[in-house]
Amino acid sequence: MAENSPGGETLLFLTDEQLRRGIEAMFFAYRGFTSDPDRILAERDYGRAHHRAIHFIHRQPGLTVNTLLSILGVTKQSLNRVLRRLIEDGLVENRQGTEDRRERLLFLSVKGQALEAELSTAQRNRMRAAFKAAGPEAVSGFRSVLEAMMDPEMKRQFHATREES
Amino acid sequence: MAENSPGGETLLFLTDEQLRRGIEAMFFAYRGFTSDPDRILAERDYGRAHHRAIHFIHRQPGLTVNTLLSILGVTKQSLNRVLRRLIEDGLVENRQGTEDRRERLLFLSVKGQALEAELSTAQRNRMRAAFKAAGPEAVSGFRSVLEAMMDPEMKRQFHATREES
DNA sequence: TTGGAATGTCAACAAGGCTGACGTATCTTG
DNA sequence: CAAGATACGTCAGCCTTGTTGACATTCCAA
Repeated sequence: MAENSPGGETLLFLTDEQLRRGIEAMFFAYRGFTSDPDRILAERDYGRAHHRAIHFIHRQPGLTVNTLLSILGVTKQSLNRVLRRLIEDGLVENRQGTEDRRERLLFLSVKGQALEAELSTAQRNRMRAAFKAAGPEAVSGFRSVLEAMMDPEMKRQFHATREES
Repeated sequence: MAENSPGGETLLFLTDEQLRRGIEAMFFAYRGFTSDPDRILAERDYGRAHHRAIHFIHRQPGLTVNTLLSILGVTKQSLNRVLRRLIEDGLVENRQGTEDRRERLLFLSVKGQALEAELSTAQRNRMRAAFKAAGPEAVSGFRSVLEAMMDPEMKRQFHATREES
């Protein structure tokens, strides 16, 4: 069969139908991806917004509100509502910056770390199962495609993790 | 190097850090995945909910409200609000079922097809670019992992497309 | 000292989820 | 045929999480 089209050897994969399958795969997989944390969060009357905040505070303890804002891509009013609740509930701590004392540096409390661990364990378990089922080469491909799908700004966020803080 | 751990040759990839990277890749990539349609939808004051309905009506013309409900995983009240608007705006048509006249069969109008084409073209363009950048093997891996990440019920939906109707 | 940056907060609004309740048309079954 | 089940629509009310706009405070830096 014609493996190739004029122009490259990879074009066979790019029929509209193949692309539609990819689109739907993203849709259905994302549902699975969020379902375990969603259940845990619902028990405590939290939502995905709380999860996202907790996740990125865990990833980069001591980040500022502004940094978190730009990672999450929401308005400060929206984030503030979520953050206020997490602080009230004692999951997140709020220390004044030492260099710039206008900044509030965000940390997870022990209690916050416990919830983070519970959430990420559930999510990692699913990810681990998927990775195992698909195999190491698939995992590499999975990451390449996802990264290529990000906006440049998101790609920057994706790579700027430990080393930037 | 130790490619393998006792038990299998794929365990090297499954450190918590690798899994966390996978989780964040999903998060950031999904943002990219939805951003182009979101822009188009915003111009017309529609949201993602409208997009999802349009997408699946396009995929399976003549599906019933109940079928769409179970694909989307929302309540009928929630879907109805979205669907009512699409019907009012003349994007979706509503025909009484012939076998079972209680059922309402959903179709895209010409106008609806036009919006669907615009949305899916934008989304396919991004998907195509990501697929091209990552290469055919990566695409295959991408799909394997995503499929393994779905809930069984979602996997069923993912596979039941043309042949079931 | 003054402008701008970082943050918090109030108000108001919208989309899009949810539950519960109810009505109607239609099919199915005893 | 009567009764119950099913498919659908709709009203009402609630919640989360996003948005804009406005304004105050604190603090850094020129």
